[in-house]
Amino acid sequence: MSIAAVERDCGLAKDTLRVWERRYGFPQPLRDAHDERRYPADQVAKLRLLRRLIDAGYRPGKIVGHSTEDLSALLRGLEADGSEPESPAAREVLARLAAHDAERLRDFLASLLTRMGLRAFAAEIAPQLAYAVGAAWARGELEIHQEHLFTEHFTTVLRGAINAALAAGAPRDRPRVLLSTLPQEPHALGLLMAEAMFVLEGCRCISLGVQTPAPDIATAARAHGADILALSFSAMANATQAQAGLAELRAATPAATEIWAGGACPGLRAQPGVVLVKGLDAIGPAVTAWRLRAGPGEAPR
Amino acid sequence: MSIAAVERDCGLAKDTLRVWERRYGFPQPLRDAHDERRYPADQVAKLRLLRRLIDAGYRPGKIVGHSTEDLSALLRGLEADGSEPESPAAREVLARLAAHDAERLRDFLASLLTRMGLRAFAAEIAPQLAYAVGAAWARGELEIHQEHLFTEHFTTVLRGAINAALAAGAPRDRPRVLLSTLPQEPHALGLLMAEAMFVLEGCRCISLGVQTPAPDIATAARAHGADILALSFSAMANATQAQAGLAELRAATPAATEIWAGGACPGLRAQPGVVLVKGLDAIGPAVTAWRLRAGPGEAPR
DNA sequence: CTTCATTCTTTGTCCTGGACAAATAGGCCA
DNA sequence: TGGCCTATTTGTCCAGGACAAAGAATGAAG
Repeated sequence: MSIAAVERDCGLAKDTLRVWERRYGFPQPLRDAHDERRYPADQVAKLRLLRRLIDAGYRPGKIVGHSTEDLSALLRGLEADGSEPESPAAREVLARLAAHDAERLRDFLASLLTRMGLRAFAAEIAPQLAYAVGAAWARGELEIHQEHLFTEHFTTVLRGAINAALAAGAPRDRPRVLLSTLPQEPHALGLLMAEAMFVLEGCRCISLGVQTPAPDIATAARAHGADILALSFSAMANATQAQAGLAELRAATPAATEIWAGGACPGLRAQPGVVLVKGLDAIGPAVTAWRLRAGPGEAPR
Repeated sequence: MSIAAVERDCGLAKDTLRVWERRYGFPQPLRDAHDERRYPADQVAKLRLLRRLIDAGYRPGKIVGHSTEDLSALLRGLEADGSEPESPAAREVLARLAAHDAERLRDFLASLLTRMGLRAFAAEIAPQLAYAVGAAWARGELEIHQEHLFTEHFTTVLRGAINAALAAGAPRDRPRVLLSTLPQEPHALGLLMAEAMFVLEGCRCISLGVQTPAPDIATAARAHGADILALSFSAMANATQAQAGLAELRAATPAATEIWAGGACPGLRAQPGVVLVKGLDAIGPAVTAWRLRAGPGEAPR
């Protein structure tokens, strides 16, 4: 595997890979006929583990010497740690994925939605499922394509429900919520769950999808007269980059537009002019509070 | 703008930016207090144009010396060239986007779908719209966030229609079609249009979404017992990389599984064991032919 | 004992300038 | 026109040095 392939696969920059080799003696790729680095599969696997552990807060120098097994155990412990035991629904989903049973997976998700209603599904079940699938992938129990399949069906079901909710009752005019993620964040599930919650509160939602550059989000906010910018950060996001992106966005957007940040990203913090919305359940009260601030029938801007 | 930011924004690697500076004398970034490159906005704009022209087949050495205006004109000419004039539907969509009128955009797409039916919408209107929006963006008439908005609503409408079609009539058991794109291809629209066509033919579709690595697609094909792998390549894709990815996929997949490639990618060619499906209209006949080959009621494997 | 400010260490990214293979263009022959 | 060969262009890789920003450790003050 070439250095460029490893960069794509593990999300570690070429420069980083070279400097680790120099400093820590790992990785130690072979060289091909042209003296270029060739990374064996086992070293790539260890690099993937390292990447995940570093994202979880470990420091490279402390863990790079450990064996792949040790790192794997460490990660497993970490995953097992903060998490409640998997819910029956999550177990069911994982079983369907393991059986490659696409249709029954979809049916199961749809039946969950019908039984519980959109609010409970989006706020409680959906994060559980997303977390459980992510964790199973990290444990090596699922292949990437199984995660893709889950994402696809989950998106379809949730988006369908959002549309149905929209069709059922026209939203109020305010607040206008613009939803997106910054370029570093390709995961759409969190954004979709947030959109569901906003729609349930009767907000007027405009979603730009994932990975919109900060200046473009700012431009869009002005163009649509957005009251709130909602940004989603998944558990995989880098907190430092997230803060930097939020600061850039804050600087580029009129002060009257609020910026709300949320998601499973561990180190995500509030900062001046950026509200941290902790969990999907907090969206409802936050919208209510916004409406009170805005006053009866009148927007604050 | 730092070199890393330009890399993200223009899709030109840091190494490439440095080597252009050395060879062609462009770009010629300023240096900050720490002797690091700072790219002014006008140079970044020119780099963006260069990138698009190179993707269209021009060579860096030939065009790097031209002024931003010249390049812009060149690109405009290029876009205007191959294209029929925009259809009324496309003009309507662009007008809605220009007005930032998200809701009427959505309503318009939905009404188009209702009026024309899924088949005509997916096979004829959808590619026109996608092309027109991409071209308008290239001409600088749309911001990125407007393209995002279009993609979001278009996806929603088309996916909703696919679901409705699925609910209306259960698919036949064969062929089983696995849809995805390779990691270099982040565009989902083409994939979705193809899925619509396959569903209309009564195929059993399993979509993995975009950017699945070739080995994982192969694994998924085995797991789901896929008869056909359908890969989509947008106009932005690099033909050489696409061919390499298809070859890798072909090598990793049993010969009984057919690989079908399609999309707007200019240099896309058939290769041994890979069928080129030219245009969405060709999907229907291709499926019919597959069923004839498979024999009445019996799969060929 | 906690909280905040300071110093020390770790770590990722940037730099230069050289090298080379893969991709492409141009010339030639059938 | 189409296929082969050679020349040029062009992107990516390499080494090894530098440095600032993030994080840990230390110390001072409430």
